[in-house]
Amino acid sequence: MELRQLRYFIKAKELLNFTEAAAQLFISQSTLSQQIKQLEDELGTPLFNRVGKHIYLTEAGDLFYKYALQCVKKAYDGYQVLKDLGNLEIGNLMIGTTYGLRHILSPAILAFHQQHPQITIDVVFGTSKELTDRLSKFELDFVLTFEEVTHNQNMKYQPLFSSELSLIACKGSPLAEKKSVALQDIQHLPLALPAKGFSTRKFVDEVFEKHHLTPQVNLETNDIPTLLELVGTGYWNTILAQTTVSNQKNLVSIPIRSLKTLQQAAIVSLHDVYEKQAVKAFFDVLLHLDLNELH
Amino acid sequence: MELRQLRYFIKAKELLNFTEAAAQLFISQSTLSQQIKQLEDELGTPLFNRVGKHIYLTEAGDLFYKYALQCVKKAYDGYQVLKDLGNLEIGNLMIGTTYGLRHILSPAILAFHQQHPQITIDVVFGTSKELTDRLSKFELDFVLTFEEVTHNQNMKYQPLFSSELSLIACKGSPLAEKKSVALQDIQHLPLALPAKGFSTRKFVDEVFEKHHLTPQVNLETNDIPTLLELVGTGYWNTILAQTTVSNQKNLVSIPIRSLKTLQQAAIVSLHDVYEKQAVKAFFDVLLHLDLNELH
DNA sequence: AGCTGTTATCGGTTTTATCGATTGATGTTA
DNA sequence: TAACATCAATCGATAAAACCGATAACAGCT
Repeated sequence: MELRQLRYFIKAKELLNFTEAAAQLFISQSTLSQQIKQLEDELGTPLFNRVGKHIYLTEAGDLFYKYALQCVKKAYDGYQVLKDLGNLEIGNLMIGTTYGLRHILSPAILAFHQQHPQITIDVVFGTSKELTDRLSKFELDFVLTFEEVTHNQNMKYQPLFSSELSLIACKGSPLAEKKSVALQDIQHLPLALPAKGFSTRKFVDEVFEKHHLTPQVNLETNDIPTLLELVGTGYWNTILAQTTVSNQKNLVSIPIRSLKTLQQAAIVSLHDVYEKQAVKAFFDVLLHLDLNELH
Repeated sequence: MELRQLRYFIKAKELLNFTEAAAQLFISQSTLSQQIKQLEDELGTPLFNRVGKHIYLTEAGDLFYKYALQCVKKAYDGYQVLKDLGNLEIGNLMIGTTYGLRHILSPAILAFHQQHPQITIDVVFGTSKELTDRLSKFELDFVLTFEEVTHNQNMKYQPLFSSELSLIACKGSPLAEKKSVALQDIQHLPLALPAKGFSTRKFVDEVFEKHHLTPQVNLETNDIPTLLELVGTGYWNTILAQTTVSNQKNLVSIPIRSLKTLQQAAIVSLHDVYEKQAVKAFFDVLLHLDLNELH
């Protein structure tokens, strides 16, 4: 068993297509096939079932994947530690964030970049679910989200701030003047909500569920800017964390009178994984941002 | 970077001698030297300092070791999972135990062997410190000890039973008739104690320390049977968990009147490591032993 | 039946891990 | 201090194995 073979296996598992995996690994399909076979021989059990054109994971393959991934990750962590030791000022950051937290991320990126201009940053937007899945595959360094994701033992949660769930309306609309609204008032409004998979959506559904109300969801989208644009037309309303629209001029957020509408924003990262210097430094920036200044 | 190289590095690090490490790895010294060099080149930093005949770890090597070890372990865990999947009834167990817990280990081994006769068992006796060190190097599956080892985040503690620290005396001796003794009475007795590194010894030292007393330690040994033999002569006494001598006919244990002499016996194992079926099964046996029956 | 997309296999090539022998450096001993 | 023993590094040669291209075998699709 060699790291090379584990890397091959991981890619093959993720694509479930040897030809494509081989291409991405820059080796021939023949080589990949042989190396997987060799690994299977050593483990004494097939990792893939070959049925016709397609392959799929065996139970053994499924079990083994986790260890293969962690093994490769440990090797990479070791490599990373030594890179960090030499020069703290190169490297890159892979940040996952939900749209609702971009207002805190932008100033953090700015501040971080001024301190560490050499470090490149990738920001990936997505739903909580998408992002935490990618986090588990070590494709991201950390994720910013409202922590309504199922609390996972392997993950570390660092709270940032909490935000009230609010009704978002266009400035011209009749609702805009209200100081607050009841959940009962909302249920008859035409709503445009974030798609399933967004933590906020899950949270909204749960709140309505708890009060035995069913909202009128006319529209769903996984693109929050689009959502806000739609609300800006005045035809729809939406429900988001109050902070999400704090810098939108044409929209207003109206507090909802209901229990437990407080969402906790947090940094989510993995336990038992080497934390790069750059990641530590970024956490530092995030946790020391003056949040009040932003709202 | 390949697992082969990490395995080579680990052995070299542990022996700090390329020639010997190569021999134990069944490769030539030349090969080892080259592979280490290749690894160092890839990591961009030396892992060893070569001064004259000797080598020692660089800071980078020290940092890297941890990851190399965990990486190799993850690969092995993956292998192990699949072996377990196929046939639950082969494999082996590496058990570390302090002498004080052998009375519980023997019946457990007996019971376990009757259920799983194919599984080979190695039992290693030693001090808590020796054993937990070996546990950290993945050389043991678990350790039985009085958990006075420093509580470590990476380790899991499953309590077994608690036992009073007692004065151990020969049956013929004048002390033998006493119902209990005070710590003050003990400080003038000639004592033979377990050597430093034994958790019980650490515990004893702490108890005396707390009461500002200094015991007369005439003799230390790291072999508990020898210790008991010496006590059997009547010239010395010792201090051990009461349960340690529960099946010694010529010795008696006398409770010590003092605060906090209760020691907790526990199974110590590592978090975040694959737990073999055999290990799970053994824990089951240990945790369901009728302890009262043994005392 | 013929086409396409897939994995397995075969034979040959290239890469590289390995070895034995040697060198050079450094403690140790007579 | 000279001879020796012990160690890691290096060199050239060899064996192992990773890799490739071509092809076969197979299954789904038209």
